[in-house]
Amino acid sequence: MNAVNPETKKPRMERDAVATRARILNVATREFARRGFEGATTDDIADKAHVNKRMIYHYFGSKERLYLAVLEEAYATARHAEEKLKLDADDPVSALSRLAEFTFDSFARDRTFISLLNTENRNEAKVLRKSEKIRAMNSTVLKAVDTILRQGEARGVFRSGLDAFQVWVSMVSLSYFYFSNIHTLSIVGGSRLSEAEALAARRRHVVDFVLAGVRA
Amino acid sequence: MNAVNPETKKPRMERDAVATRARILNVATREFARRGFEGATTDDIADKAHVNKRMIYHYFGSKERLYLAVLEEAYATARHAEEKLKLDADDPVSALSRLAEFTFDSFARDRTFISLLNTENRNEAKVLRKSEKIRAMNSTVLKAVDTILRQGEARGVFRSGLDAFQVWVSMVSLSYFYFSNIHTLSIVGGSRLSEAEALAARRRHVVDFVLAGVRA
DNA sequence: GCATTTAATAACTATCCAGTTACTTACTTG
DNA sequence: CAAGTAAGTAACTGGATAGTTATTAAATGC
Repeated sequence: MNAVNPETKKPRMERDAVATRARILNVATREFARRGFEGATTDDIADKAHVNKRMIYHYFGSKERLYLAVLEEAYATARHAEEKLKLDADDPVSALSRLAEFTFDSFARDRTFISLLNTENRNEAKVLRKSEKIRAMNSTVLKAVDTILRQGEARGVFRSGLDAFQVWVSMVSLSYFYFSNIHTLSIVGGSRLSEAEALAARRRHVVDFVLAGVRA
Repeated sequence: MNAVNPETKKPRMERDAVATRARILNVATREFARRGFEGATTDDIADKAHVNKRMIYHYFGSKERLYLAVLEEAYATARHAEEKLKLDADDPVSALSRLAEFTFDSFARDRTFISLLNTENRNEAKVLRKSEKIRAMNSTVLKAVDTILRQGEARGVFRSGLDAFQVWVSMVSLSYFYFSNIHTLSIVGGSRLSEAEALAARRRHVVDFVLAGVRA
């Protein structure tokens, strides 16, 4: 028989707005990435965040606005990582290969951003389009690629006339597609592409292919 | 007051098993591609196919088995198109660029397959893995790429040691990623990537980049 | 130290949705 | 042509799911 415990009658109220909001956002990020917008449920998010479901509506207003907050945070995180990256200003070949490696490693470390982008594209980017925050975060990476390409062109190591947007899309796609489609590609390739050996082989190929694609 | 019309009392029963099944499958393909497995609903599919919902269960058994049938048909269609493609057996450069063009054009024409693959990957390919039919459809394209690479290598136009799987993944990724992420990329790029001009520019770049990536 | 605001809870509602039951009507075949 | 089977319908069920109502309790501020 338990002694009457007044703390269990009306149990813990943490009353920590910052922590509760953050816990919801973290769990929601994982759930939206795993199950997509339709697949994720507010009941599940509330349970896994150890929070009363009403709190989702208290802090975010609706499922869609919670999803928007998740997207905005994911974008901010990705941009922040990009900005921390220091590229060799004097060697376009090393700068471009470093950027390709960085892209591959970012996706290899965490596929959350890929999953969210795929969900958003299936939904025709209707939510992302609305976000002033994300539209304001204009990427510095496109300018960096342009600088690298012009420098390489001037030095005669890259071919001329390359478009920064096209090259950037190509560089990203070589890593993105591998991780985005890793399950179906593993079936076609007949082996587990998430194993260390396969990852290393793909990483080498991506860097190689990007450099070969732009060289003079 | 309407005259009593016996035809409208118990309305038309078409009783065409083949047509009804096909209508369900077509609508389901569209709905699963647009909304994903969770997003699509059997009620909606039934309505849009002008079919009683019970017929979905009559012909396919469950939502998941309907989805599997959709996947299997999409794979079969893709494989069939691949097999019809005739590549120049004597010119590896033209064969590879033709294959890159074909890949781009297939995705440009219809993004259904891309959407289904993305849905399936978000779901860890759990349904696709089960399909004996799809596992049996082993692709001829990997062998074709290998043949092209070895021929180009022997003639000194491609560099040596290239892996067919890696090159194939790269070639597909350059087109796939563009179409899969066309909505979010349009925001980054600041223009509508589905416009004819943008499509033509990407197509040129893809072919260019693939050839540059493998040349000696 | 009292009034207001903010954080938190439990229980509820209306709707949706996968799958089913019970039935009818047309086609096929012995 | 009668019996059995295949194709079709309407109405229902149980469980999930986004969002709400009503209420309580801790923090804040005057």
